Amino acid sequence: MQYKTTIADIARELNTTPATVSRALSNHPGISDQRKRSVQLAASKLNYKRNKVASSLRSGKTHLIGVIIPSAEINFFGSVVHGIESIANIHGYNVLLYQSNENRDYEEKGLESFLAARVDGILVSIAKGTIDYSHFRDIKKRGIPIVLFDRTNDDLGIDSVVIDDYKGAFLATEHLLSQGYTRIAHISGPQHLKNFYDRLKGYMGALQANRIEIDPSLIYNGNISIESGKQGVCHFFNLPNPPDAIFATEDFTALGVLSELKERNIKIPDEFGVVGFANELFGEHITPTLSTVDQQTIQMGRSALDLLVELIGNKEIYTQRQQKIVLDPLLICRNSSARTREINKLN
Amino acid sequence: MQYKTTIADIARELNTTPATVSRALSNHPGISDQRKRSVQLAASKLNYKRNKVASSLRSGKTHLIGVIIPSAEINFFGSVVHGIESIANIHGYNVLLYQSNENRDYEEKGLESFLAARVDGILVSIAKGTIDYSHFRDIKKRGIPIVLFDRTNDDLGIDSVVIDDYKGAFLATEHLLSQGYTRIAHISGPQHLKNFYDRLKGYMGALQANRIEIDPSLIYNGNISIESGKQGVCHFFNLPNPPDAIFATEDFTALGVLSELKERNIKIPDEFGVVGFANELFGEHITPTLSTVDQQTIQMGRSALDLLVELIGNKEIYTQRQQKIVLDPLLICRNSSARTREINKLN
DNA sequence: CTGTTAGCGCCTTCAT
DNA sequence: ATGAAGGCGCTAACAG
Repeated sequence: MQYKTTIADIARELNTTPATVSRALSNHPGISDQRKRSVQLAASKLNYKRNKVASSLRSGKTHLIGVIIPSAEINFFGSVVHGIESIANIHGYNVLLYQSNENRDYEEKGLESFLAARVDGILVSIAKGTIDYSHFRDIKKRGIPIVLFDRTNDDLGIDSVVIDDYKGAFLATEHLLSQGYTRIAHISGPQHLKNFYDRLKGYMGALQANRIEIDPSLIYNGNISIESGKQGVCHFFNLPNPPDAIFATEDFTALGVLSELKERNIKIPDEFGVVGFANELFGEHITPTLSTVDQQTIQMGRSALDLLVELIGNKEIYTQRQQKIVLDPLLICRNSSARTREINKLN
Repeated sequence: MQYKTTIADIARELNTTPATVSRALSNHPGISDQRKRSVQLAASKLNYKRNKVASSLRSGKTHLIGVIIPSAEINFFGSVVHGIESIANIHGYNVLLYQSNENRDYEEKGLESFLAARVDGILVSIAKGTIDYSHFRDIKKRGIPIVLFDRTNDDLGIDSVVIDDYKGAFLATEHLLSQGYTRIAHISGPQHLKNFYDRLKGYMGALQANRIEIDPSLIYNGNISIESGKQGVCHFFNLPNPPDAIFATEDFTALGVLSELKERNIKIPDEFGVVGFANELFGEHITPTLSTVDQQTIQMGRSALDLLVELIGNKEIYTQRQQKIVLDPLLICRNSSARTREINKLN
């Protein structure tokens, strides 16, 4: 019942040889058109489907791309995977998906199963729990094409695609300044993750660029949660001189900020401005709608895949240079920070 | 550089034969422990990694599961895939991901590429654009294990996993009644999709079970959007006798409802109750928090995979019966409908 | 307990 | 334009 039909079956049917059938099916030059047609016909009559496994074994190419993400449940990664799969498909690659669950051991297991599956290339967004990177070094040493995205590590000599967190934070902070807010605070995220570190730097950079002194009391160390947004607000309002705007390191923190501000009957955006980071889905549905920075998820997936395909097709360049693609973040102004009339109109 | 090491290399290293090495590596009974240890050692020394491609060709099992979803960008599917991949992994399967983009042609292409890849089994959530199901009949005829989830079709004789939309709608509607709302309206979704059809039926069923006459003017035909939620509210408030609660067929519609009600300064939940469906992420972050029905996404993924693994392991049952797993939806009461004190406390 | 042999389905020289 | 033959790496049946 199953597939069973092989090129040998077709060859027998047509009184020819497997070699000829193989050539006809791959549209080889030097096979008569008539042959090709008759082979096609017999193939579909017999429900033939090329056995990729055998083909891969022979050719050494599986046309598989292994993708490791922390979790498919996280919107951001779903979105990136969407971008990856769409383009992979166009290039004739299939996507093998693996979740690390933010755990280094799973991440390593994923890489190993990709090795066993003989994938043509690998895309990874590194797990939070990864401190020791030897498994990536191993891949690199084996010369298997690999590209990191979003959660990366520059010391491995592996190509990567990220968005410019510094710039995103810079834009967000400058936007608040442009809206006339004067004391701008920041609620940060875990600093051992480069993304959040860079956002803090971007915030500071924007202040410095505008000759505003950085006030350490206006930087609250959060942990990427609604709760830490609320706590940040409480902390800031206990200060002798509280801020009038907050740039939160990501949208859930910003959500907590909004919620605590509403609790305190503070008018947004008139009295207080808020900007988040990530452009989570809920941002445009809450009240007020949340200004934020878009991370270009789909584009990230596409770029990562394009880069990987380039590596696969041209392994010589693999060891020659480390390429790093930095995508531009996109500031999205919504009601939580749009104090001026013009911008309000835009939304 | 690449993988290259084969069992033959290990055999040569140890002055034995590939067969012995193969057996040692798969922990075959009837191989001395000493052999096993020496083989393990040599294998890791030579950076050996089993070539799954060759192994698959020989054994006929790829340990691959093909999964087709409309889009990884949609939260719901990301979540289901999370459930699928986690469990697949435990069973020793890898997940091949494919997106139909709600398009029948892509869906068929996905199935074909799965056939070519010789996956051991297939999971599909059917695309919106699929009207002709011949590609699924083909898979079924070939006897390849397949299970549908969420977007299913009962006429194909294919096993499936869904949640009970009727029951979810029933629960939501009864919940509103229990909160003392008396005229309950419904904003529906496209009726050619079974899920939304069933939710309408569930709404009607709950009313009938409580001997409440169904008033057709209280059923507004929406199209799954924030906009249609707003329009529904406008429609209802133009009635001579408007409702005091709405069960919306999904959360975005409910969001539109909330937003329009707030616009009209209607107090929620005191004057008006709202329940959505899907338990989208934003529901617990908006004001008021949105009551909704959870679709058990992760459980759905797990069940679908468990069922598939069962089919793979026992192909005889494949043709004998059509199994349909119906998961229980979970009512989530939040502030948009929690009028009584007790329930308010829970949240 | 281990070695020998053969073949999974395909593709690719080499030969005709 | 087509055939013949061998091998990708692994495993399983059959010996010993």
